[in-house]
Amino acid sequence: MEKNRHSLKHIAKLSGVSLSSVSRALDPARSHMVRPELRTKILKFVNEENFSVNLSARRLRLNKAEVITVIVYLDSFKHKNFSVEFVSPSAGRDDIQCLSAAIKARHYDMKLEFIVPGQQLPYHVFDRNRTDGVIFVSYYGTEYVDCLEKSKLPNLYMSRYIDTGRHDVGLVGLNREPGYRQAIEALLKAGHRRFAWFSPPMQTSLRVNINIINDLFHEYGIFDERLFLPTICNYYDIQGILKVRRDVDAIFCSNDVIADWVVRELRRNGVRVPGDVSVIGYDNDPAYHGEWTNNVATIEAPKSLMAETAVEELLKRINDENAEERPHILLDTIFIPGDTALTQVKGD
Amino acid sequence: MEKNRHSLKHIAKLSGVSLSSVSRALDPARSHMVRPELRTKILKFVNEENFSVNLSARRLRLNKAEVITVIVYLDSFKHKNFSVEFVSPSAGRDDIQCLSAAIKARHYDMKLEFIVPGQQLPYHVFDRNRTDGVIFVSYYGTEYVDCLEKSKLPNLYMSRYIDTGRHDVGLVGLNREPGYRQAIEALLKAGHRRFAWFSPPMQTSLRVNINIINDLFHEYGIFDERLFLPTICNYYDIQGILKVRRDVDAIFCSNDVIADWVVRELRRNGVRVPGDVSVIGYDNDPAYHGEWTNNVATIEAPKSLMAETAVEELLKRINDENAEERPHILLDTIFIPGDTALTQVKGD
DNA sequence: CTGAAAGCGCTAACAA
DNA sequence: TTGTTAGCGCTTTCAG
Repeated sequence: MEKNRHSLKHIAKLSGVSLSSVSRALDPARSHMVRPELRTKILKFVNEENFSVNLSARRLRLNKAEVITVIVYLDSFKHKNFSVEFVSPSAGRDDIQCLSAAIKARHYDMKLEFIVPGQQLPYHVFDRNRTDGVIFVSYYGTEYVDCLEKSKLPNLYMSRYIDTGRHDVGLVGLNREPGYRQAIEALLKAGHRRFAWFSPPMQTSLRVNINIINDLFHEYGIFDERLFLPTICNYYDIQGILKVRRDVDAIFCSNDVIADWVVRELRRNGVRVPGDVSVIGYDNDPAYHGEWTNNVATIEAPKSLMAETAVEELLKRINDENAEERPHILLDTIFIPGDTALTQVKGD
Repeated sequence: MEKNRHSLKHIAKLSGVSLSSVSRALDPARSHMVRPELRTKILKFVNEENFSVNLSARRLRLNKAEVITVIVYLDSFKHKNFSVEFVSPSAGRDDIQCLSAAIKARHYDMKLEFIVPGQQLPYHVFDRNRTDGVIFVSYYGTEYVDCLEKSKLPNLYMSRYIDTGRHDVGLVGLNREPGYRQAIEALLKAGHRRFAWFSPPMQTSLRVNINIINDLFHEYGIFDERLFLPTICNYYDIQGILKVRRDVDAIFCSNDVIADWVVRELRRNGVRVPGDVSVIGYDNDPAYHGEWTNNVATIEAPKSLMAETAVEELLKRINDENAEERPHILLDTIFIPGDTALTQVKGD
């Protein structure tokens, strides 16, 4: 009795139809093949019995794992030039959460693998039998590309920081300029004149943001060498610099964590934010937005959209042999003024 | 041709044996049933062909999902009394990584679900068809317990902070006293006399640590009301307090992040750590240990062991109807002196 | 539009 | 110790 409770056969018996009708009724792609009234009746029993198809059976039959492997690079946080207080606690989980949601929405399972610096992934991770595709997150290495080519396993790199110029891999990345351009124009319009850049010394992942800001500052004629500071290694550097440099009215920071520190330090020094100085971060990090936060101005990286796009692109390649091998998709960033950037003309 | 490449049948044909022999040879639990020479021969082809069993088929046959669902509570980080700089970037991923490893070691898949504050998990998460058991991580709510009981889905709560007195749920937790006791005794022996406690105002998850320290400080006669400070809400509080209170020689902090801030601030003030003051954190957080870190003294919570224990206990219940319903396992913490606690008698 | 039936790859019961 | 075989639940083909 218990045995048959959860099978198409059982539902079929209850509804007085054949099991293939139940199968059809349950698959959105084939449900049109079944008479609406019949479908309604079947669904009634499906809900009553709390039935859902046996995934193992389905996957065996379809010869598909319905699994997307997400490979996350676990940065150690520990750097010579970058203190850990500049790493957001969201860092490790934001992308995973977005990908998890996107993958679930497509009825796939997410299989997580972690790349730890200096450690190799076992070969079986890329077994075609066990996964249909791979998404690398925040990883820039290519040591697995050969292996992926060999087993023809669709794959994709997704990252907020990856170099947009890379064409050696499939890529879902960010076009960071639009957000920065919007921000600069809004700030200029509101009367800002002395623009600063705060970031840790260049790492691969920051280089691009620094270059973009550098170019844009020059383009808009607001570059000032004394205010361009890719030298902020920790909170104490912020403390020190803000004590000395008071000739600033807009500070771009390489992420929201740093921006938040800057805001707090300025306010402790009696400087009004955004009244006297506007502070702009990067990432739209949930830890610094919403209640109990300073709600820093930021350049939004559309994380959910990135995850959805990555999954969608991967599925294209999974389901269609002829899909483009190496998609190269860049999503635009957007300026979000938050509560720490003045975008109205001062004095209005 | 390609079709049969990855099946027992194919390996069987290559090795000149029946497919059941291959099946047996590959299952550690049954491999003794096959002649060693035969097994060797079979394994040769298995490796050559890079074969691994089709999990869908296996799971269908065994009527098992071979999935453990890990439900992670996503704290929002944002509190009135607890600034985000006191949250480690390891927080969101440490447990997941340990559980992932433990689950993989048992040849199960990990399915991740996130509990977002104020949002309910869909019912199908607990479908017996799709998962064999559930581990809640850092979650204390019980709204799913009924649902789990109803579907007889084995489940367990695992957390470094959960109240050890809870017997309403299966539990893998921590016995935090041993580590603290070791630390206090070591520090006393090394000549420390003025002990302080730094933590944010009580949250559920901190209450236990505060109570333990409170009790132990009293037991050892080292409690000093002026130094017992569950009032540290952010870095600036640390800055302020360390400027005023210089009559301290050992500071216990509620986690390694706070301890690290204290160490840095003390050293900036010219106080030697551990020469003048010892600082002890909690968690053995990887972000504060090893190269490029202060390697703070800490009370180690054995995370890997916790994950392994949780998975093992859950599997006991999955595989044995008669296994204890609600295990109550507490693992001991251990004091790790690191580089910020003096455990040698001063002057030695 | 509906039903019957084949067969995906595997494990386990049974036979040899 | 090894081989044969039933059948897990599903999707899809084919026949009606």
